[in-house]
Amino acid sequence: MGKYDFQTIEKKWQKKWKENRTFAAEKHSSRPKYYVLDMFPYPSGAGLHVGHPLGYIATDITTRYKRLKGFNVLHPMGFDSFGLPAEQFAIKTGVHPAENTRQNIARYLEQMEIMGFHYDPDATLSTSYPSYYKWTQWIFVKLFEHWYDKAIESARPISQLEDLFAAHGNVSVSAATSQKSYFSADEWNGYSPAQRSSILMNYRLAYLADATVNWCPALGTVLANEEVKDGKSERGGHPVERRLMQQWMLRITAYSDRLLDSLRDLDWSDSMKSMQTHWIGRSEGASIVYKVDGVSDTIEVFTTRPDTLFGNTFMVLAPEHPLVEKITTDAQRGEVEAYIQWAKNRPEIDRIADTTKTGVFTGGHAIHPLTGKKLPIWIADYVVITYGTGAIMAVPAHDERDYEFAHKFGIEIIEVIAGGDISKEAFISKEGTMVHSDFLNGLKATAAIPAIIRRLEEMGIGKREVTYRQRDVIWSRQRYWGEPTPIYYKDGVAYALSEDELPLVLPEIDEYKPSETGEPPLSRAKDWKIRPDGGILDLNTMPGLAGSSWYFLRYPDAANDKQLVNPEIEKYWMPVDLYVGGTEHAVGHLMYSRFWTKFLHDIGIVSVEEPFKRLVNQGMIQGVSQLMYRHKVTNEYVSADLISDEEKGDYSLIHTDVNIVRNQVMDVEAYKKWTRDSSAKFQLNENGEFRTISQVEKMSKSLFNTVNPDDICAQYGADTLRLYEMFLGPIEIAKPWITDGITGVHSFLKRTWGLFYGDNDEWIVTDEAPSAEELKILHKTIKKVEEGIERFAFNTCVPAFMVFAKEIARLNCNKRAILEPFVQVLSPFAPHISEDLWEALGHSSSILLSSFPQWEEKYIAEDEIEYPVQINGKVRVRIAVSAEAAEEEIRNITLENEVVKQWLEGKSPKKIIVVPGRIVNVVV
RNA sequence: GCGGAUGUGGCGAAACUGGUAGACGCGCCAGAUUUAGGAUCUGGUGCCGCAAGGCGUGGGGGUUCGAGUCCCUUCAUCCGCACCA
Repeated sequence: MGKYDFQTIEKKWQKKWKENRTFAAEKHSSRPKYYVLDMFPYPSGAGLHVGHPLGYIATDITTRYKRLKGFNVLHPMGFDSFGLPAEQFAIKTGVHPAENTRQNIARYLEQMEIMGFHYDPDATLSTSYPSYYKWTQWIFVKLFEHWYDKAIESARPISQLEDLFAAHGNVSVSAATSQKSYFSADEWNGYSPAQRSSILMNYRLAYLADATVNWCPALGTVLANEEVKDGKSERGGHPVERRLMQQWMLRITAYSDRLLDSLRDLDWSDSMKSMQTHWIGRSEGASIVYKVDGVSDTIEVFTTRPDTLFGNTFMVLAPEHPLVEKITTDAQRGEVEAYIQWAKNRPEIDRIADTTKTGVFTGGHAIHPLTGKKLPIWIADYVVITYGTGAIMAVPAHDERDYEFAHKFGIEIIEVIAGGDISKEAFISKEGTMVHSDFLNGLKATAAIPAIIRRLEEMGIGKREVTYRQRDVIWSRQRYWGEPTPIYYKDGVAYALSEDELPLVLPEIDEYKPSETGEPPLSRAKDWKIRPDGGILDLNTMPGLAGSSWYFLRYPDAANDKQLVNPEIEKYWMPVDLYVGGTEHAVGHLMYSRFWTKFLHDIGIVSVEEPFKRLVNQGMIQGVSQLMYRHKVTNEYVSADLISDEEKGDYSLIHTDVNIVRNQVMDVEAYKKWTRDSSAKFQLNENGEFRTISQVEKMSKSLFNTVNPDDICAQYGADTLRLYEMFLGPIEIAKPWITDGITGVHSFLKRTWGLFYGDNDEWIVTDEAPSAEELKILHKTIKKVEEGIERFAFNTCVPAFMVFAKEIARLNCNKRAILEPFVQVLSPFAPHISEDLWEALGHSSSILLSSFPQWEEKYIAEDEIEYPVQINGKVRVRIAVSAEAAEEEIRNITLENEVVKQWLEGKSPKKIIVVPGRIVNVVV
């Protein structure tokens, strides 16, 4: 067989694609557009491993396929290049994060090119480039300069709000706001600039507020909830504590309803939609105001079950609730303070793991709004300050948590919905009739809810209320390597930088750590932080989420220095038609991207409400680690098969490099060379082998289980790697990387080469006319591949290619009419070999300028025979027989199948479709 | 606890709208070639059985002429959220 020299072929075509700018999209065109996007990577120092390209291969295939189908395709790539690792690397080594980032990006691009990924050369960006983050800052300024009007469900300029205040005060303004008190127009007009500024802060979509934050002392910064996992920082695993700090926040909660509503029409997976729905956590109920015995303050609670109000026997406040101090009696003060202290220092992990109820009585009482009864006020950490109002009306009879609490502390339990047995457990169902509930008695619980809300509203002590689990997001980080916040302060008032002052470029500083006094790193830039007008710049930077929340808007017009994006171009390209990336961004990146898109839509920058029409989540490719047993005392390594279960305790498991292990046998000499430790002792088994054990875990450099795509490409070629990754299984499924099967797809490519070049490396393609059988094979293949790509099931395409190659080889077919369309169909998957064969077939331009062949039904099912069958007017019968024996078979089937028999005897059948090799198909 | 998903050979997996279950690849078996190893080629390979035949898509039930696919129920695994009032 001729030689398939993938090394030469792949280099040749990669160079050509680059030189010819093959993947540049037309910015604007009369052709239909298709926008394909990968979640852009953070360029880490470790480079890409075989897990990363999975999604990139899928989008590259889609890009090439859609181009063959005649679309103007945009497929860009950029880098999410602000972030903690580069900064920590800088702290350790002194290398500027920008320099480190530049090197890593270059390495990523090189690796991508080797795998045959080529992106639009004009549509590229990095979030840490000033030309890009100018617009990230610009959006922040816009958020600062807008408020959210709930009456028209849209963002509006702050200047309009000031006009409203000057004319009417704030009572009639329906805004998403943290402003609690009301003022008249006269009052507003009398306020000082600083007073007005602090009121407006409560309305801005980007605002300053005291927030309980996740403070990570080790990193010296605040983290978003999404960046905290089980009470530790996601990056680095450092402990995180709660602290009250003044921070920039984004009022994403203004958009909660819209974020929820428009989720419905998106082509996303159910689990992704459900995660987002859950994250927003909308729940409907009522808010009720309670008077407190002896003090003028009131307690406001939120409940989803106002119907159970008559069963309310005590109140619970979160330990952090501001009223706790005021209502605590002297007798209880010591106990309350001790509890608060304990709850505060209790690690987050314990609080999550241990759900037994704890709490103490404050000594204070609230007044039941309907019965006037005195209700004891407790504090307990099962009530959290961050949800609702941080206070609840406890109804032990009909809430599991309140039930457990009341039981433990001996508090009265009153049944108000009949149907359960409250001596045993709380009855939480709404299927029941109201009892002991005054005017609600006899009603169904579901009917009692609107009834009691109406009563509370009449009395002016409660109203219908919707609460969300979602909270506003903290947008300040006390870091260096991020976008500086484009804000300055003068006389206690925060001002945004004007557009021509952007970008506010990161200053050079000599050390990247926070200052000795605990101020952010930017405080070290002494000249930078003081403006000519005496204003002082904000010293916080934005979180990593900032740059990634809008990058998809920038690609289509990435070089524009006048606008975020040209409106014409934006209108043509948005939304993204296909977005591919991992599930880890389910609630972070995707939520904020949707939020920013909606905001930019409100202010007229973006034409769409939703940025990502279709989302596909690729599963993570895991590594198969190899581990050795090392004796805890002697430090000798022992072959795994020599160790019994009882002995395992005497050994520790040590990771070794997967690249020196084959079939669970490690090359001991290679290990010594790798570790530069020739003195390591090994005990081999009787065959002279050293055996390891394997374990599936995350693919990571530190576990020595990474497989480098460059190595695979050097050994088998990029086309083989691409086909193999697609062949492994559905993109969405997580699976371990096993290189073993790769020879299968590699020999397919060799066989394909052989169809053109024969055994002696001589061109053997002929112009003979194809046979019916050959055409059938070809068209079946085209159909299968096309359907596979459309369904994003690339794993079903690869076998279709293999079957084609096998069957065509069996027929000794080397006819151009069959092979040429096949090369076109194969090209999205294995572009290098396809381009080369395309050229050898005599075409002077790239295969990407050709078209995707059309499959035709007549070739696929040409000997399908239809027999008219009349069956109750709506039944079709499909029978498995050869064309010749059709009538015979129908008779046989008739005998076997009662229903068919009746139909054939009773009425004349309407239609029977006979497909050779297929079975009876009856559709009723 | 709540929400989402997934269960098919020794393994990765096909079977899109109900219609010959296990395509394709790995592995394994046999043969050919090779000095050997590797590579390559041909044939076989769901399970039980010498065979005829029987059994098979986590378990149990149901709908249907027909169920991996639809419905109910149960178990197991994975992911997400988690005292959310």
